[in-house]
Amino acid sequence: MKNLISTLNEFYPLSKESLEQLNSIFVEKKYKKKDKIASFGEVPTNFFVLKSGIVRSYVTDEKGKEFIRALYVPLRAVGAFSSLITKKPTETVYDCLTDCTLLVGDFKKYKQFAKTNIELANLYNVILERLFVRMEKRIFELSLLDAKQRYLKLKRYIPEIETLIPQYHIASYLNVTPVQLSRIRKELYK
Amino acid sequence: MKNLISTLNEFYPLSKESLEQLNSIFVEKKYKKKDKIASFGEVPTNFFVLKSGIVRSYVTDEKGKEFIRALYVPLRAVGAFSSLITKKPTETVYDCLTDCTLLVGDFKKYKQFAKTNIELANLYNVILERLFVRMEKRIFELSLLDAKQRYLKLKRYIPEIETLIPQYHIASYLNVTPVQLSRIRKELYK
DNA sequence: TATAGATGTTAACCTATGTTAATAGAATTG
DNA sequence: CAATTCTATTAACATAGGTTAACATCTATA
Repeated sequence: MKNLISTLNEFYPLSKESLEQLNSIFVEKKYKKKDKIASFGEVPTNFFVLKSGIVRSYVTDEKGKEFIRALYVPLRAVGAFSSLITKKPTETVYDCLTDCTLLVGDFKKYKQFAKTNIELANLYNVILERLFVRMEKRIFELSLLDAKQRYLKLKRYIPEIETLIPQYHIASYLNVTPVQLSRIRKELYK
Repeated sequence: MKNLISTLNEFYPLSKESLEQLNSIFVEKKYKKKDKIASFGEVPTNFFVLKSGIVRSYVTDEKGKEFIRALYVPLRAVGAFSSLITKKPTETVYDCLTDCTLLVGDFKKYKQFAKTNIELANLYNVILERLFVRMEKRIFELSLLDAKQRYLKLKRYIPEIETLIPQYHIASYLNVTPVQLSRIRKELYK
């Protein structure tokens, strides 16, 4: 329990009762590298809090090429929120880039509790707010910065990134080809 | 009152009491083309619901060049939410591209009510959820589509857009120069 | 209505990034 | 440890989109 409590209190302090309700919908679970936590075309039912490891989200084009849209580090809320919200099948896949430990939450039960438990409604607000702020930053990044600046920004955000995941995943997150990332690195470190 | 009620019930049905609380924090207000509803560097205190007209948000680079990041049409929630949430000065400016009517809401009072009124907490959830879904779509758009496809998508979203705002604003929203948009249009309509 | 400013188009040229393919070293597995 | 597969680099070439500038309309207002 300790772990769940300390993890979630990072977001929003909760009463005992709320924590008990959370307990009833969250389960801690270990995943292996490459395990999917949300698959293409499914209507997801869970959301997650990442305890350790790195998770990515990506979409796939007609030719099967993958585009990583987000990288998640510990304590971030993870999940196909757009699909949880709209109840439509997700086009975004979420999987583990390393072995991971996640808190798995039942979204429907959560929303059920949030209807009457205002602490949980407000915790959900806080999570959505954080996701929102992060997303807005990502939009600025993608539209205002060139690939070199996006690369430097990612390295500031996760300095160990290059030891954690292969370069072609980083390139995909930056929205460039591995070839272009290689050029950028050459230019930077020459 | 009718107007406020019908506008907000588009989002989430509310009890009389909640509507009264909302009434106490919302004011309907008319704005002229070019009026700002959130200015660079200020910590905003209001959020808005657009009743009529078109609002844009934009950021400015070191050289003073403007980048439109979002366009808002009637019934959308508008505001510098990232700054409202983080309480940090906004780098995004919001202004009216046409004469507009907006519901102006006091964010702090709203949050105050939402602490104890679960309907308002849940309405805020719904607003954040919608903003989130819209934002995620925008990220896919900016990173997966080329300028021509983004242009076609915008025209599907707001078919009258070309009669409402000048082409260079459209180009800015699409993240290309007016020159490039002109090329795209030539190519499409030849 | 004459003039200045705002808007859109086009051309010429430049740059960032994509595509493909060859190569080589690193990592994984039989 | 040999063979295979993965990953990163590099080169050659192609393309989308940026920059600048000239020009043509259009619009507003003095």
